[in-house]
Amino acid sequence: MPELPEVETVRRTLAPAMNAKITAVRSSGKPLHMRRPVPIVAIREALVGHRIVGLRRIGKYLLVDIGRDSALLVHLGMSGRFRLVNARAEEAPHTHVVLALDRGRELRFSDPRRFGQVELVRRGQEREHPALADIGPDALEDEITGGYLFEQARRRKVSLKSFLLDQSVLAGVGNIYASEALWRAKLRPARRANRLDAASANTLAAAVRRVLDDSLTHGGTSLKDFVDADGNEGENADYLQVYDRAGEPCPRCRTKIRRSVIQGRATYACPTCQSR
DNA sequence: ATCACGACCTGGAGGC
DNA sequence: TGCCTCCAGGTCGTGA
Repeated sequence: MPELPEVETVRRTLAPAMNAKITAVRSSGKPLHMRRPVPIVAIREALVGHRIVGLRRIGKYLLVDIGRDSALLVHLGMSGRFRLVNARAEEAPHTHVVLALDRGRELRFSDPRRFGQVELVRRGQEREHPALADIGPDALEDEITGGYLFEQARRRKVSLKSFLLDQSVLAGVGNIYASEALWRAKLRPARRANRLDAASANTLAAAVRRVLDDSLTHGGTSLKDFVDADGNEGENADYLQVYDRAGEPCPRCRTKIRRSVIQGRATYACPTCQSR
């Protein structure tokens, strides 16, 4: 579900929760275990009575700044949802963590597959958390230039597809947008990163930015689970050029899009015009 | 150090 | 209808 555009869309749609006071914290009951245990007692002790003072994103992670020195670290995994709702709204299945807010609202985290993550970090020291320690520059930041990608790619033997998925190289690209960016740049997903030339690196940097910007404009991609904090789906699935479109004609050259598997992940590409 | 692969989970889709 | 297999937006630990 959630790559940079989806997480950023959630972040933006959470804006009405700014300055809200946390009045209670509750969980589904049994000891919570997602990718890591959720320290619900510590979360409650640190957050109740304090206000939401910031909403940040680091790669695919959300940080909800609360009170003077805490932040809630949230990752949506594959199927996670983070929603701002009326407290009287019916609770979705697999709702694991609920922050009750003032004015009758609640922030609810639900995640059927439990690949997500909810933890407490100390504000200012969030980078010490192992999940954030190795996250590279954000994929939408200006420092993601052709020169930067070229320099990073030079030292790696992995495929370009895997290279783009490496969050320590650039943060925010996931499986959908890796395929989309490589299509836009006319690059073969299986090509070794260290074979990338400087001109192609420029093209790739521009393609990554364009693909993510476009998706953000459309509110993200909802293939299955993704909704924003208000429960609305994103429209970007309608604009995907190759992802999940095996057998359909390439929008550029009409060759049939082919699905392959690279490092265990579905990869979509045009065998004709992605030849470099 | 780098890389490929399987594990972690639930639920939906499709085949028979 | 039911049961089976496969697949899914991510990340991490293991072993080569």
